[in-house]
Amino acid sequence: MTTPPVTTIEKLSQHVGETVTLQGWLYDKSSKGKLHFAKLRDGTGIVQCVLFKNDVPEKLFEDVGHAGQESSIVLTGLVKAEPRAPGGYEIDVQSGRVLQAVQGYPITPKEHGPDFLLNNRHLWLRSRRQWALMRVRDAVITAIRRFYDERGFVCIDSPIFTPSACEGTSTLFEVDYFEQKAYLTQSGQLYGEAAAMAMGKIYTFGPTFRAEKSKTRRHLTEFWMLEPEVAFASLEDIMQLAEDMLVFLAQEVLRRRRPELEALERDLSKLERIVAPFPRLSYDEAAALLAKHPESTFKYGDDFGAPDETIISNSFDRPVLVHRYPHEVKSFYMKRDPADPRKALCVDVLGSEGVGEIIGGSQREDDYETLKARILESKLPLEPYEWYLDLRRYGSVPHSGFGLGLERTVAWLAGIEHVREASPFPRMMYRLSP
RNA sequence: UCCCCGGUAGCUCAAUGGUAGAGCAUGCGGCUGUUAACCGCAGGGUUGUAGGUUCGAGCCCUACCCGGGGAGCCA
Repeated sequence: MTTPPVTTIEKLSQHVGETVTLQGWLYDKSSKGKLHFAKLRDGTGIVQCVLFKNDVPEKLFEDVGHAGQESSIVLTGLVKAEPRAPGGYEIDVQSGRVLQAVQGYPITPKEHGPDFLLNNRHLWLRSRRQWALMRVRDAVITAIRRFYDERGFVCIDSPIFTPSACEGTSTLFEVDYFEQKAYLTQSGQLYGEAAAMAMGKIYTFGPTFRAEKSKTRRHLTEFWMLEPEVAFASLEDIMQLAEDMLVFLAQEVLRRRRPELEALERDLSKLERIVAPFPRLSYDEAAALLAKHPESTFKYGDDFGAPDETIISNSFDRPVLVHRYPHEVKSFYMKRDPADPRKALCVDVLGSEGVGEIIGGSQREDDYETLKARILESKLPLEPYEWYLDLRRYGSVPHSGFGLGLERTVAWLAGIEHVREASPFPRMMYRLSP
């Protein structure tokens, strides 16, 4: 007797009429006397398996009857197209084995609160919604790498241990580095600039850390950031790059993760609307928009607060690029606008549907004397930035780049409320485990 | 750091200052078409912690602990 081939649930449509073996976990079960309906999940999908008492070995029938949610199971049976079954396919089980019968799995089909679910994040990932989200996240990561690879960018990793602040603004996590102080990176940008001078077009993609005590649905203390940096690029060039990338990400997610988006009950029409061109507003234009809005408390000259960003992004049906902020509210390394020296050549991209800022970028100051003066004006020590100043001493060129927050982008594309669900094991102010 | 909300069974929640409850989950039994809750039975509690007020506190007061949402800051 030959063993029926092992396959996965996502490939069942290719096996209708054949006998196959599936390996997975019991997702849900409902028993009707001499009949068990066992929903099996295997990481690629969920399928209903039917066990008739008279058609399977007695031990298997009893074992499945005593198996609770998340019991590990191997089942062999006939693949049938079955309109009565959720998903359209069904397994008519002939044989199989319960590897481990589980009782008392903590996460039930009932509602749960965020504290409980996050304490059980290692198990929560098995839930349908989290499974769908992680697959959307994966598609976004893959699409990012493909986008840059196809455009000739080189992936250069920036260090996670850094000797000092990159921007000097946010709070950093301090670590003991062989009895020296070191910090976890909050941005790979300065290293990205060095790499761009070596390779032309580069991107860094890795974890970043912010020790700010933020407790909002938009913040994590550890998140993944993509940072392209392009030699000879102007602000307009990277605004175009950001727009092209976001359009591509939306299309890739729609193309590769449609069932997952449907499981998340995502309004697909909102994703289909993410096409070029995106609205582009100068800071002054955005300020004028806020001035006309009755609920805004915005004062000209300030940075936009979270409620301001929501008003701006809700005024459009796709991401908005806001550029040329007053330089006082932005970082020292941003180049000033020659057309208006009060402004910095920078851009923020606000995701649609009020998810806040998903991209922040700028053209970098490329003049040695100007940059040095800016560092000193910002009351930063010069010594740690000497290597960065070298980039302006030896073959300085105009260059630009931006940073994209992965979890915020996934939350935006997937249409979820909180960035914590966009991270497999989110790190927040009050949450370090599991 | 600041503002608001919460903490009662494994989970989600009830309970005028007067005997702590339900649903789900779990266990056992029944049912050949179930689709988040089929029918029956059963077990399950130091009401976040420490004080205080009261004849009597899950409920009122104080402090602390732990969460959640938001501000600031950012992606």
